[in-house]
Amino acid sequence: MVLVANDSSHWRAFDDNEVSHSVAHYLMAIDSLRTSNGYARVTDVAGHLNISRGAASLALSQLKERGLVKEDPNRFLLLTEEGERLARSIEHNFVLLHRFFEDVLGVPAETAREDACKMEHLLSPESSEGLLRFLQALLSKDKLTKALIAEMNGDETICTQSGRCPLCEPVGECLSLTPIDAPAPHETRKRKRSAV
Amino acid sequence: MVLVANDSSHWRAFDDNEVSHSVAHYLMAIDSLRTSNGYARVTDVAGHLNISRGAASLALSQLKERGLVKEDPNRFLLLTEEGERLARSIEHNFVLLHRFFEDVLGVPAETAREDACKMEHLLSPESSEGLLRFLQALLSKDKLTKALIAEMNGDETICTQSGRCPLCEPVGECLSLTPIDAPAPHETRKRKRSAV
DNA sequence: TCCATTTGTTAACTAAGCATAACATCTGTT
DNA sequence: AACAGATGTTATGCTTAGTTAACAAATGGA
Repeated sequence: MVLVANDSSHWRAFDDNEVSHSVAHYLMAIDSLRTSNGYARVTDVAGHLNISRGAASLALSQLKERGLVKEDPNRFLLLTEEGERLARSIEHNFVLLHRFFEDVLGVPAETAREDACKMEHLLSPESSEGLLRFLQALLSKDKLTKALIAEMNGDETICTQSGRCPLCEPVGECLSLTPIDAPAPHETRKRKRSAV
Repeated sequence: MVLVANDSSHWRAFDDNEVSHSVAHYLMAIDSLRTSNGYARVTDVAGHLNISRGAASLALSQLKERGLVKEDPNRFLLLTEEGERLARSIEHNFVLLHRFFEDVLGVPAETAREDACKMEHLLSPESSEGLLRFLQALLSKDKLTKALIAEMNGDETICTQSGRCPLCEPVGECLSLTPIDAPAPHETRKRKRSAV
């Protein structure tokens, strides 16, 4: 499998994302608490995320320094404009992913929710935009959608052992085969090494 | 936005994933190096991932303890059966996600690669299976696919300000609006607090 | 065989993110 | 006004995952 992008050193882009998974949830917690309760305090955020007040206090201080969170005159927590923008964008991505997994892929609701929760903060604006347009196009064509999803959930495997289908061919191997197929005996270059 | 699942404490499932992002790449590095070079050593993995030999050495020791990596009689690195299974599954997910983003959503290749790289290890088996079937069904219907993707890339916005489309209605708000819409004035409960 | 280089390991440090627990400071009731 | 309880902060420690730098050991050429 050569197409897979292991060969770069860009894999660490994962870490220098604009917001980490936990930051995403701090922001959404404030948004959610203010919507449901009208206000958000450190304790509320901690309770909402099921973490200690100490952890919440420290994290929220950093978010204030980063300019994503501030306090109102009564010292309740608020999102800044930037924080608000981020929170909304992540919530937006969550909805898109969740609906894609559940409604289109037919994944069980709880699993769809978990997957969406894990990926919501990682989706690029381009993919988010694409997914929105895709879902709109797909869901606006009722018959077409149903035909497609029915076919998908049918029993016929489109790609047989022959490995000839539009999905597999560009990859060079059949993606329908379970990921654990042949162990591929590699050539071992001889090199002297004592056993420890 | 009430449907968003902030209200649980399950959000930390992100951390106790079977494999972390970095573990995923250690496994794939070994797989990739053995395929291209025939062998993999600590130094090779470090070079491949662009990290220090020290970091690679420590991480690989832990992976040996976890039973995902072992050594051959000449002390070259190998994946165990379990490590192989995980690596293949992650590579599999990468291909599916990458093709979905690039070919279906029309996201630029490099962005599609980055997004797939960030999410490959987070996709549940259910979503992975669903995505496979979906791509197969979609790509097996050429005309249908083209119509759909053309529509998606067209200029018409399906959901107007009225907020009536099959995508937005169950959510209760229009997903086409930019995530930064109205700041939604929350009611602030009065509570005495001195200003510091 | 000797020795320089490469390779692998280990120690000490950083940073993010959590936990506990002690302490400080509000809040509101009596 | 005083005190109990709720709330916020700070100190210490853990884990993961990286860094440098020092050291140990294996490799292979002269």
